[in-house]
Amino acid sequence: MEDNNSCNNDWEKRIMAIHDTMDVLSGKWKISILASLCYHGKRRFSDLLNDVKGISNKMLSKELKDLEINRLVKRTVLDTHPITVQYELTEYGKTLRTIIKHLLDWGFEHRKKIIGK
Amino acid sequence: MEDNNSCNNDWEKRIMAIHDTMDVLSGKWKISILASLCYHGKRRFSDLLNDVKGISNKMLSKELKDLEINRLVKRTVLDTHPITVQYELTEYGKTLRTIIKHLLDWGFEHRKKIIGK
DNA sequence: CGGCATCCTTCTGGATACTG
DNA sequence: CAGTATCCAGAAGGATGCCG
Repeated sequence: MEDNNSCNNDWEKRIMAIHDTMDVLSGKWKISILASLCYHGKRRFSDLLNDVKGISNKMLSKELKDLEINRLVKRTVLDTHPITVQYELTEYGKTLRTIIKHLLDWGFEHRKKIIGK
Repeated sequence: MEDNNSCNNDWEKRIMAIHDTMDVLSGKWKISILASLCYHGKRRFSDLLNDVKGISNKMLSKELKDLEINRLVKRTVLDTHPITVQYELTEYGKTLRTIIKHLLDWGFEHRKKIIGK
């Protein structure tokens, strides 16, 4: 047991890191929203409502708020008439692009494997 | 609208891919379980119960079953006394290692940013 | 040891209607 | 347009006990 301490500590840190990440990204829609902002750049509320198929305005609103709190997404109210609101990734949010890309790529391969089988 | 068709189709495929991935990986514990198997290799049920802090045996059982159905995890019953069961990543499951590593790395940086601030 | 069954509580999230 | 408010069903998930 003694000789495993460094190893166990290592795992402790890892599981904590995973947990931290999932705290921010968990939720049925967050990744999809981020993927849309990643792909489209600036995006309005109603655009996102279309991008992320199946999401309700309530959930979109809530998830965007979560993402904003975690500084992954920036919200800008435009002085148009009627009002429009623009969402985009923050610089910090953009650090998730690699992850999103990998999730995307894996999804492509997974679909090939499942459907193409 | 016409000139955007290829672009829209592209997005359709992307959002579908993301959705496919999240279908398999969503759930409060799946990533943590996979991370443990990724880090430790072969792992028994009770080991995982310790690795993934906070998980109940019921949820661990359920999540492992999901992962097994999706061919990400292999379950082996060992003929010991009393019985022990060993879980490990399948070859397919190992294709998720890159994603897990990135989630882990991001978690480290995120914690630095949040705590170290 | 590795689960499954049961009960019960909390959270998620959909539908609808309403507001500035 | 971009939300909020309310209501409600179902899923997630914890605690406990039982079983081979």
